[in-house]
Amino acid sequence: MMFRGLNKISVDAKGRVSIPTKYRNELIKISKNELICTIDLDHCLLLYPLKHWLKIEEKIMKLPSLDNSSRQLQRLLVGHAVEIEIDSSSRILIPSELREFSKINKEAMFIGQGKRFEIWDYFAWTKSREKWLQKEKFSLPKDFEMLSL
Amino acid sequence: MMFRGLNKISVDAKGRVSIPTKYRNELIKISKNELICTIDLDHCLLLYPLKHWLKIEEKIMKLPSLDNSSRQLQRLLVGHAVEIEIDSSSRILIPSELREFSKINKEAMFIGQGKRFEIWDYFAWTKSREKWLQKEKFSLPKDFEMLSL
DNA sequence: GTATTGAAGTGGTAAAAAGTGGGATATTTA
DNA sequence: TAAATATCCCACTTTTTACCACTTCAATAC
Repeated sequence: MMFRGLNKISVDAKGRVSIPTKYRNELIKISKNELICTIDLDHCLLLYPLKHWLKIEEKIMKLPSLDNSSRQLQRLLVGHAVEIEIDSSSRILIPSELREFSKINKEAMFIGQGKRFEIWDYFAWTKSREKWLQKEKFSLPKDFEMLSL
Repeated sequence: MMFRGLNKISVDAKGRVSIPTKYRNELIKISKNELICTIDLDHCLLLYPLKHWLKIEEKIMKLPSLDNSSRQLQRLLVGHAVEIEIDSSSRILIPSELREFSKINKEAMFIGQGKRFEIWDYFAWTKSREKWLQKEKFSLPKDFEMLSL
């Protein structure tokens, strides 16, 4: 099962957002309502089913402790990871730390990305998308230059 | 069991910080309330269950004594390690030596990092994080460059 | 076209839990 | 023995969380 597509959603005063209906059942089923929310290097949030997150966490924590970049990645991704769950109104509460980090305030964008979701501040999303579309800036790793879409 | 996530905590006049609730039971259980606190190369503090620390200490002390870096690492990590425990109010007392070293004063950040925790001065943490997020600077070890999240 | 029903979205309140600070007692150190 | 530090315990404040209720929107039937 792969998640895809995007929905504009609103954030209430407590920092709660409701999961778009089309994902609810599937997400609760495959996650058993155990979700992990953490930050991304692009200042958005990532939402994983716990089970899938554990595999990623394991990889990250195996990186060598004396390497600077590794420690940074560990602190950013694992250091910000929080266990959350969907409440009786099908909402999740985004911890204030993560809301602050991602600048998510009133409006957000909820984006399916395969096995995970991304949650962006709505303004940051539109701004970033503009930038990505100036495609001169694309520079993929060598092996993927011939990627056929 | 892996620790993850971050909590802002306050340090009282006596140098005590309370362990965030979500970690308490697990931490006391796996550590039998025998903890080791020491310093990190990035000027934060590390908090280990004694049992796990012993393995690390052993590795460090096996490094060749005639190598400069090894001796330095030994003095820094093992030299600063202090045994501490959680009191009846679920707080730990951070020794003044370590508080001074890490510049921890009134506000601190308590961060889960797998089998250990890191404790940062709050200001130092936010400052460092900013720096890490300028991601052009990321350069992971070759083996991990294609890490897929 | 309108009314009715149900689901989804949104907001608020109150009880419980966690965080924080301070004082009193005990223990160590000089 | 006195001073300094550590430890325990209690109480207050803030935050969190679970639960409830109202509004809005959409679909269907009349």
